[in-house]
Amino acid sequence: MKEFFFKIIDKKWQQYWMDYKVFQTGIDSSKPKYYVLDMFPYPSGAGLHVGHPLGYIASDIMARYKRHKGFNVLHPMGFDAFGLPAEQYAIETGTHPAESTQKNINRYKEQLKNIGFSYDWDREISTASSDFYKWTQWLFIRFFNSFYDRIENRAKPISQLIGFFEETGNYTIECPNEEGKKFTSTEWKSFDEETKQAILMDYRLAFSAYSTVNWCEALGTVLANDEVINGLSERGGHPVVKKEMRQWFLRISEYAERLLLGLEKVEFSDSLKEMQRNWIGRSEGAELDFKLDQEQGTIKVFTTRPDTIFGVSFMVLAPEHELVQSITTQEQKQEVEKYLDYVQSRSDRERMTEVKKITGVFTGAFAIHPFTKARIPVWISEYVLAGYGTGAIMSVPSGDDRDYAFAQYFKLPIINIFEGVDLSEEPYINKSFKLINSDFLDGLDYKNGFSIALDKLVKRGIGKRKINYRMRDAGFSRQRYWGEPFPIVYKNDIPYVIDDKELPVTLPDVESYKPTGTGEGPLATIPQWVNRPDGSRRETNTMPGYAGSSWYFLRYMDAHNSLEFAAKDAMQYWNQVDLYVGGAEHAVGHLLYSRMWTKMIYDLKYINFEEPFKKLVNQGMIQGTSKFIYRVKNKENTFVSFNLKNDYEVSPLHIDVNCCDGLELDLDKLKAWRKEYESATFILENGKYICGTQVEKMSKRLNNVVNPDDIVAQYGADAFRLYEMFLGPVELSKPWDTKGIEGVSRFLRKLWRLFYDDHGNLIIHDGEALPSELKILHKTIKKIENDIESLAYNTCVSSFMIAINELQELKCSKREILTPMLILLSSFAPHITEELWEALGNKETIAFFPFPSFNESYLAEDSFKYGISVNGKLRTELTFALNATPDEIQREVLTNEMVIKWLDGKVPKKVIIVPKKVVNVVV
RNA sequence: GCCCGGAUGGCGGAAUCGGUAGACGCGCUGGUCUCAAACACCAGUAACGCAAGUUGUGCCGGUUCGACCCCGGCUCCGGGUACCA
Repeated sequence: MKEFFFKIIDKKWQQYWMDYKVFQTGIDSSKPKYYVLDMFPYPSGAGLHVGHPLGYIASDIMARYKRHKGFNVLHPMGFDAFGLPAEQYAIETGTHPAESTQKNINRYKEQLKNIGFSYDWDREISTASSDFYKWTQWLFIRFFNSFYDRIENRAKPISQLIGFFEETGNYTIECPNEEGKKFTSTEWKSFDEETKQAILMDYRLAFSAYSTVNWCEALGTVLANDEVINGLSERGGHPVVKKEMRQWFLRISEYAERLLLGLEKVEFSDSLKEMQRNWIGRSEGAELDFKLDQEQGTIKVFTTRPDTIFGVSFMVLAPEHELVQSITTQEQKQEVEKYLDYVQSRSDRERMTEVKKITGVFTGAFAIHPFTKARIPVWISEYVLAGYGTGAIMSVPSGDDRDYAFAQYFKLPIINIFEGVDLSEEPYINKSFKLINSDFLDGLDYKNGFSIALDKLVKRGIGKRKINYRMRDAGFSRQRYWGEPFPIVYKNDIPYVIDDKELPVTLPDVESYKPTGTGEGPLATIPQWVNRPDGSRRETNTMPGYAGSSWYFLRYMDAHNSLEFAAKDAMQYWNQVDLYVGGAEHAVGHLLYSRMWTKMIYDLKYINFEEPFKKLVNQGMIQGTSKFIYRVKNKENTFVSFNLKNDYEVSPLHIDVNCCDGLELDLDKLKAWRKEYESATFILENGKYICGTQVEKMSKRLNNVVNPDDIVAQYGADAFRLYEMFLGPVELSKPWDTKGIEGVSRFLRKLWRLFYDDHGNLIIHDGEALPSELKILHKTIKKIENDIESLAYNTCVSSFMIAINELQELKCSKREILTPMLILLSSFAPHITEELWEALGNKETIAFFPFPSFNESYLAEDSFKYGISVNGKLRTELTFALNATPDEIQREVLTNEMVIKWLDGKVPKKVIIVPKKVVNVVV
């Protein structure tokens, strides 16, 4: 007796795959490779809910499908194990983050294994294990020892730069730090170690610099921007000040252009590419010098509109601009000081929320217009940001919203430079115009005005073309415990990387995970770790969360290599990730950083590809369907069913969705869930309590979390997999509804009944397949092949259902049909297909059998049916031979009695034969 | 404000090239089997209408013999982002 009992089948095959290491992968140059990757999870304490595996199922289907197609498939899984929640948990409970993290990883793995993924678990990695982070540190050392050559446009070893300095100095080499000193080779050789290292730091790809952070004295820690509210700490409400501290950075700004161009070569969604483009924020314009009229120097401004140069009527500096102190006149001193105090007192949040508020002050200084020689007043305002461009702007109130508002508020002149434009109400921001009042630019349009103005400025030596990027260098240090320690030591306060032989720098145990109060991380509290025998001191910051995830996809290729981060031949073979599946929330974080790391590693010639991910798919979220019961007001503990609630005054309450069967409330489950309902009164409709519903984010707080373990236990892993895919396109967000899984569950039982009768006897036989049966098979092969590569898995599942329904109708239990059908289906529902595969007498696992090929001849009919429409309205059908030519069809249509009758004796103007199903007759 | 998506039955969603809109599933209605339930099966299910039929893919207009699909103008929803010069 054999019946479909998924609990046994699931376990049996998951065990089989593990025991025989079915999905273990190695380099096999006889096969084409395919690399399918999931964004590895951060193992949180809450475990997985049904939303998490969506992407994993999608990628697993592709992995299994590609194996059928003869590819050597790399499909690994691992854990992004460093992170704040584990550290927070450690502060609260004293549990070592390594311990809680390992516990969570074990739980995640168990949940993942229940779903039957075809991962090569031998390649599992964890970013928090020293085997892994040794190489994160090793890569950091490479970046520290590299600089960006702007001529060749790639990173190179810093030793080459030093060689260059020794030979010729740095007059011909651009430095990322524009204020950097210029020196000759002789001067270079005369510098002391400290000066040399300071200069090199301006070039390194991984570098340290002083930068402002949010410092909270009372809490003794640095806070992230979102931990600061109205200038006070989110926790405790203590004052937060800006403080200069030494931080590590990655020089991602050097890669801005290549990160932008690289987007052309990868398959990411438009919206994701757009997000990255916006983040990089390239703007093309000019940097111009404005001389101050009292010989106090020049103000550099960045503008994207050199064409509006004659509209400049004032200039504005950021309050933090270095010239502010020196150019302020005696008369304005007090005003300016007052304003700077005011700005100091304003938090980022206030500045952000009160964007419309216009503030500013006149410095008393004037700049000289490069062409008209007019004296232009120089103002200070917080609407000009120190961090963007040069921290100073030329204001053209006629062509810019903010400049216009500022000019109106402070009664500054507005010069109209656009022909026929009325500026009394608003500025003219449009770029279609003819310039006036613009001397040599008069009559020009935007494009010509831009280039002619710029040419002239360049010729006069007071301007240059400049491309400006919004993206800042990436902060790379955190004052935290649970992260990778830096391979850095300080000698005489100068940072040096340690020798490779000393790697890994392992994370020591600490007494307390709390912040230290000095602005340093918890590592600073262990003197025996910080202070080294040679007198040097270790860096006590740790790397940020994105360090390990920026390169983990390379480690999978050779996960246990103890000599290299991954062997060259492995990286050569596996190459780019062919398909990367994960959430869009990483658009400007992980997905940008990992692209940058790949480019750096490429530049240093360890790999031969520049983009890590060839194709990226962002899976949508699975939302929860919250369920409500309705408490009757002024009546104790009484709840009324959904359709009767209008008769009462009620307030809705979230209840656990797992207490419901569809919309119907299971009172016993509800009472078991919360004791307070045991004594409650329920007003029923038709003997049932019906709940209200609402689609919301899936979250514990809303009691709408569904655990995949429960679904798998109730319906089996295959039904769960099929249902997640059936819900809709992978990329879309859609609500979870447990009830709907019945459909796919029914489908699996139907499939089973094609193999076994009610008594458990195998009814498969070797009878020759009929054309109608072959047609069903080949229609399905065609459809699946078409849809699977584009990840249209929802329509694939539909096709399977249609096929199995049709085969059931024909009572087709023929081996010839069902064998290929199983292979088609095995990527989606691997457990049941393995079981049935074995029932067919096969000894080996189904995973590597070739995908059945599609035979067009089985789809052919002996005739075509054409719909006949008159003036676009469909009237009837005519049947034609398969090989009928358009001429024959036309003749047939025109001589057909019915058609003539419709046309009321009128001769058709034209007959349009569309190569599909409709013939159109036009009167 | 700006940028990017999207809008199709009660619900999730199909329609691959501009050619019979609503596949497939859920839900719902009626029925068969059953002492009953579960399972399974059958029929129906866009709206209006007894029917013939008419209207229907957010709204208005256009192109076309023919538009969910292409073009122009809106509305609403989702996401991203912001004194970025």
